[in-house]
Amino acid sequence: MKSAPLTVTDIAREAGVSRATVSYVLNDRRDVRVSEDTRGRILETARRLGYVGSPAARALRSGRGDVVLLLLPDWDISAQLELLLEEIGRLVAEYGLVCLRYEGEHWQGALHKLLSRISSACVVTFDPLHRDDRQALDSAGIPDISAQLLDHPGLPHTTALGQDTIVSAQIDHLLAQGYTRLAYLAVDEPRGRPFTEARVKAFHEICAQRQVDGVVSATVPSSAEAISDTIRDWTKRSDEPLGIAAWNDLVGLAITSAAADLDIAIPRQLGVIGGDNTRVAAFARPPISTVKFNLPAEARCIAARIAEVVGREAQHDSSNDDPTVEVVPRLSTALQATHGNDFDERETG
Amino acid sequence: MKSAPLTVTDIAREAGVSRATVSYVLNDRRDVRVSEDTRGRILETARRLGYVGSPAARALRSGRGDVVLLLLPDWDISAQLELLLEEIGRLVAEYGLVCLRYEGEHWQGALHKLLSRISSACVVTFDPLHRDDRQALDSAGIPDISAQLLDHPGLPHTTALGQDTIVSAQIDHLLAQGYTRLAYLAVDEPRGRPFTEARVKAFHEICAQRQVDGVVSATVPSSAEAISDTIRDWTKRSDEPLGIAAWNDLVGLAITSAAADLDIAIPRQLGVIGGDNTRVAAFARPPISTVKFNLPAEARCIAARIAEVVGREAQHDSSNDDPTVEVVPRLSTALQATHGNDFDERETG
DNA sequence: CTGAAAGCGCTTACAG
DNA sequence: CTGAAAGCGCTTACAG
Repeated sequence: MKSAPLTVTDIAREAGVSRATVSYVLNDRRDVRVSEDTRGRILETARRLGYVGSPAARALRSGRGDVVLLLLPDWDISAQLELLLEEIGRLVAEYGLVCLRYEGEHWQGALHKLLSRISSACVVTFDPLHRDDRQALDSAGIPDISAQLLDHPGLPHTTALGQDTIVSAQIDHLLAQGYTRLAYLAVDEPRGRPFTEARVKAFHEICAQRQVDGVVSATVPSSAEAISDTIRDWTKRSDEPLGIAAWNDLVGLAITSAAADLDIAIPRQLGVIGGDNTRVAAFARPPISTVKFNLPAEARCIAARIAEVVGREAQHDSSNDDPTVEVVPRLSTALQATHGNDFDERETG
Repeated sequence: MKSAPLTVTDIAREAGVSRATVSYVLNDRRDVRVSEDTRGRILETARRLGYVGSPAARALRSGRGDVVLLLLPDWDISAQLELLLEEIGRLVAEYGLVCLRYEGEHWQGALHKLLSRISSACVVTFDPLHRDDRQALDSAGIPDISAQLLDHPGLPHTTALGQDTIVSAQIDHLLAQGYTRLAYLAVDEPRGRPFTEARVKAFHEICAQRQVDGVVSATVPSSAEAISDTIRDWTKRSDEPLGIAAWNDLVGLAITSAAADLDIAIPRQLGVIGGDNTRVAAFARPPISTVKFNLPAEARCIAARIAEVVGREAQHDSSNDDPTVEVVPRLSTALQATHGNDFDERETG
């Protein structure tokens, strides 16, 4: 037998109090005095009966939902971004909010459809907003916070972690290891294009600053063949060791595979550094150097802005003074190393 | 100047009709007759003013939300599962529903917190439900559909794709290629444990059915070292070629890396097949054979059950007659091949 | 075909 | 400290 869901009225009746009191207790409204005795009885009753409040009624009355809607970008979520999202979820849970992700069908330009289906406290975006979507948010009165890890023309990135930061870590590592010729290799995936473009651009700018000569870059189809062709082309130009910064660890893997096929020695003739600290880099042979981000700091920063926007006091220090990017050195760039002992090839955690 | 969000009343006034009519048109209620003229005027007005309906009011009144809440499992989402989820999202969008994902904080045992924060039409689970969570769903009157790709003791998998299906595809491929000794290698990740256990179990059962001798399996820490040790141990036992079914492509990569270090020839002495058709397998050297799933068929099946549960007519044929698992053969298992020509090493799409 | 009215389950000022 | 009452913005029977 299926009965209608319980309401505050049921709990109030069962506990022998008014609906208002039930609401105060269930929302932990500490500014309203309720005797410990009554409070306990209400909580016990709600638990015993299995009360689940109506989010719709709550949102309608209070004028705001409890969902933080993460509008995931069209580009592939790296393992690193995944960690960022999980951490944000953990932090905002302390404000009684729940993070939900929307992914898949490109919502761009049709955000109003989403907003009319789910009552959100705020929305987090990772890409610049379409004009219509901006308007939809304004009409619905839903605040948005933008977590752009990518510098768009005219739009500064809004978190501390820019594409240039990642690229410069790669470059500086390769230079420090003794590679004098540098290259950047990205793969052409429609979803990741804005990112790859930003990184290639940053690569050339930073190399210019560092006064590196013979700098090349390429954006090729995501196939082993195309990557192999590029490596062959780059390495036959000179005998000096070439250091390649790869778009991500997967491209790094493809580069080491191509080098093996072409009999190019890593790290002596070719150095490779990947981009997102996945286990692919650790499991490849040779193990591939990569870049690790400091996401907890980023997450705190974003969570603090969510708290601000929904009118809560941030509970964590959101000052962001830790280094945001760190190189994980491995054999693939150990040009000067004696014999690998300097490099920790094991992963912790 | 910030104005309050528009309501149906505003649209009704502006379009010169009643609120009821606005509601009928906006919900595309074809069972209620509204003149084309009026319909057009209302739609135009809503669009022009940028009306975004209140999901809370809608849900409260209609008694049901429009969100399909995907409760993602604690194990890592493979690239394949990602495709499944995207396809489900696409399909249910046709019923006016929107798929949202909850991930991160283990919600197990505290589902009532989620349910009291977001008004859902239904919930999709990938793991067996905790007792308290089952009760929370019942109390809230929210239907759930279970998409268990894993056979739990006493709980049959609810989609056509079982762990045993994947493992038997791996085994049959290795046997067909001429490997007579077989092994299964899984890594011990807390989040994936139920899956690895199910696969190891299936591996032994299916090998017994196929009357394969000298079958071994291991579940080792997820480190290059542990995997390498295991490979060394297994290969020194006999000279007959050993075929290894790997838990996933990443483990496949680690196995090929270990073989390179140990001077074990692939595919002659050692054959390797991965598990989830990622690009890691395509980019490794040698390229690694892997297994591909037929997710669109699974997605249709799940979407049809969602439609049923929320009282909509399924729009797509959900009969599931396509093969659900397919091996992608590559060099890593080409024991009998002359020279690679038989194997397509390029990825399409 | 259109409109007036009820009511979904909460939260929150306000009066005791 | 507690209770009666208003009202959030919709949808939907029902009466015209």
